[in-house]
Amino acid sequence: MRISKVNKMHNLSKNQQIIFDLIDKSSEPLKAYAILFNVQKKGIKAPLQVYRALDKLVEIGKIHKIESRNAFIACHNSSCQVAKATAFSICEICEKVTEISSAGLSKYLANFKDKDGMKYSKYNLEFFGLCKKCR
Amino acid sequence: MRISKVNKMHNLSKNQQIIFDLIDKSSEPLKAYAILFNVQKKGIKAPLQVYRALDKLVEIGKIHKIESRNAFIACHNSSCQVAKATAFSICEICEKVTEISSAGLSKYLANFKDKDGMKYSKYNLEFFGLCKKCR
DNA sequence: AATGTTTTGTTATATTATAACAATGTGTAA
DNA sequence: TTACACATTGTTATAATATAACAAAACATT
Ligand SMILES: [Zn+2]
Ligand SMILES: [Zn+2]
Ligand SMILES: [Zn+2]
Ligand SMILES: [Zn+2]
Repeated sequence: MRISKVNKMHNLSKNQQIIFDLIDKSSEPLKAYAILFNVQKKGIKAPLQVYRALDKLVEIGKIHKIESRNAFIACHNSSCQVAKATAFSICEICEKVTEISSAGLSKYLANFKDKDGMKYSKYNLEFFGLCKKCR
Repeated sequence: MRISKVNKMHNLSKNQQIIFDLIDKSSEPLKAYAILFNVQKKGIKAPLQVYRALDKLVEIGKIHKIESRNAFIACHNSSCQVAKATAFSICEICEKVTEISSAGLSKYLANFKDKDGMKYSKYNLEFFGLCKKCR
């Protein structure tokens, strides 16, 4: 059991690192083919290479998919085990997306029970409205 | 001058009615091209005809889009003005989807404020887990 | 009947995502 | 070290999802 194992969850492969860096630097969610276009100069030529990296990055929680937009954003809740419990606000005018980090909200949702008493530890919540600037 | 006037908000056009009926009868969310296949015998031949009807049905709240699945389900909260505030549970094994109707949840989310004090009247929440049968 | 609006029909195309297969690299343990 | 299991890469092709653009018909209101 060595460092590699400990940090396995943050040990990115070459393509994963390239694509994560791009998403992480971006001020807005990026779509797969926009990513592809941007990383072609780095030798990533095919959609599948992008999608594979995206899948992995989502799986390990480094990025999230904004489902309503088919776009990807870097996780900014580095503390949380949040590949599985995400919440975002989305501006319907400028499309600005912000990851919501609210202990109250995540607690409420993690404890929410449906009619059958079922609890769900995994969820995705997307709020829509107008951001400060667009209001 | 017929039924049309009274039920304006639920007065569907021919294609809208055909497609709504299909979705409403279905026990599972339907994808656009599955819908297309099913209504070709009724004269709806092109994807755009399906997507236009779907857009309208979503807009008026008769159906909802399950964003993580690119599929459509009939609204079963006939009481609520809920085109804009939806919550679902999704079984990750059998893909059963159920619309959640919880006064507590919708109240909590409608009143939720982000860090900037911003409230959002529109949201979509998707819970993931295993349904009763699959547990 | 005149009008503006919504809905429809149609062809073409754009966007998003996966299948299938071969090759290479990486971590682990005998 | 060597061998094995496994993850990652490269590549071509194709599937699945969604919209653009334009013309015609249906519908609602006056
Ligand atoms: Zn996050
Ligand atoms: Zn905005
Ligand atoms: Zn509903
Ligand atoms: Zn199930």
